Amino acid sequence: MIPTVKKVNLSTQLVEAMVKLIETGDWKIGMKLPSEVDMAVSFHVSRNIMRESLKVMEKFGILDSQAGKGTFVSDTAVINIHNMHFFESLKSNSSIEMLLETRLIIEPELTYYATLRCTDEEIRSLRDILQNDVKKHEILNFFHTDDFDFHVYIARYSRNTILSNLLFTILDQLKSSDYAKFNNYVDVDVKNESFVDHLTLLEAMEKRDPLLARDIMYDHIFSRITIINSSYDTDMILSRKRKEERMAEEKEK
Amino acid sequence: MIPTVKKVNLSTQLVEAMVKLIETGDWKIGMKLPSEVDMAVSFHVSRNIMRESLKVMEKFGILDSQAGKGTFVSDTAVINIHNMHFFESLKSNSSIEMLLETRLIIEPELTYYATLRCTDEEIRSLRDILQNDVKKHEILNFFHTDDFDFHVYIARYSRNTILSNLLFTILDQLKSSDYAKFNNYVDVDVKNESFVDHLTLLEAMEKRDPLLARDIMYDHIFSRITIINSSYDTDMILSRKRKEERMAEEKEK
DNA sequence: ATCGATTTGTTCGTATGTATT
DNA sequence: CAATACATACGAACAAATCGA
Repeated sequence: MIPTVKKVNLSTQLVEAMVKLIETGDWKIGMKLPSEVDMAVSFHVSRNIMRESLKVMEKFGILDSQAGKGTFVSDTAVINIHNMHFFESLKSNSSIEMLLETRLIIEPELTYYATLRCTDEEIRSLRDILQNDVKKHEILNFFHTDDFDFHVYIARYSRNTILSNLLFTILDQLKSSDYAKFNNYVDVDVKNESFVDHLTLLEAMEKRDPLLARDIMYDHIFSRITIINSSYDTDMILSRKRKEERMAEEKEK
Repeated sequence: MIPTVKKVNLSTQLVEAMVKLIETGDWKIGMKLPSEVDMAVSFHVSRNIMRESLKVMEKFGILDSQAGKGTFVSDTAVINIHNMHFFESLKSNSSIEMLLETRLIIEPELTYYATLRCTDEEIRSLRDILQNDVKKHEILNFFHTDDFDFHVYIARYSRNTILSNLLFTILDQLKSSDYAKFNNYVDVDVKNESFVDHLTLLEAMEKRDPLLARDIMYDHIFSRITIINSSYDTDMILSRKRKEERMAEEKEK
């Protein structure tokens, strides 16, 4: 195989240099930068290259250019630099295990809030989605990754846009990963199990029982993880034990 | 006040147009695009403008340009378009309530995993941070938002880079929001409370008790939320009740 | 209110390096 | 090796927006 070391453009080098200038405090929030031509001279590049990197910085919300006035360091520059780093870490270099673990962390809680906050109308829409999935399942061999709509909508109904958007990108990454291919080979029984989970989850939401809904979601995702990685549960034993205790308690009542 | 409607650049219009082309499927994954000159002609812009938008698309991992070969639609184009949308939603338009709620969802779980996975060395480093904070607290009037380091490191020790990076940007947004200013006016007793929380949390981690550590972190963040928004707990009553039940149980043993 | 200086927005022409055939 | 196609990079120029005298 050829190594093909990606040659870095001048503009990307410039972006990194400018980010560093802001991080070190040389360029302060709200500060007016020199004109494009002056900066091009001091960075030893042409004005076009300078502009290319400025446009990238602008798109990330780090700089702000206004015709006739000049270029300024955005008020949210530092925040958006961190957002940019976060974006880089999101850029498709997460393992499937980590993606699933992230789902395990956020989805049960999102389900909890969705059960508390969603309207009756929204619950009905979830039932529609589910019935549609069942139909598809009967006709053709349905993929696990195709029932993601159900999860996406629950997350959205939580009203927490940060995490529901995060979940959206995570499910998207799972869809185009080996995870999706893997799911084509799983047993029919396992697939049916998934549908049952969704149904009982919806029923818990209809009863407006947020804790129950959350736990069903937890088990639902957890079982998916153990299918992929059976050794994962070593970390989770305590958590599951705790849940079982709670279930036993409730039965006593 | 002046409305100052931000005039959209040609390059940003181009970016949006190209994103749409990929979303509609007109530009497919891996596809080779026409040359820069040809595209510039068909989009009715100059080459430099074309290049500016291509550079942005490249930075977001949607397109991939290689000298001599051409420009291609990245394999991860669709994923990164969703990442880009997520990025836009992160760009400092989240309410303080939502930021804190997100902390409440992810931090307890991250603490749980950190307690399971971090090394003894890392726990010692947490104690160092804490002792440093205590010293600062004694000398000068210490801000709540200055003890974020403790939270950041715990999140990092969870080994879940997706959520620890997310927390990093969230804390950063809180730091530069009204939340930080608000914290300057809180009572000294409340600030001391925060330190005690951190100490008991660290002790739980040293005992390698993930569930306890998680619950302490939950209460710690929850109390911060109620200071800001005392009506928030209406949603949370169930969750807290459940926790109290568990605590009562353990005392019986 | 006009003019002029400054700065970004946009275009064109040209040269160079790189990869494919 | 030569020819071709392409991205990379530079320089000069004009248009449009902004601000101050």
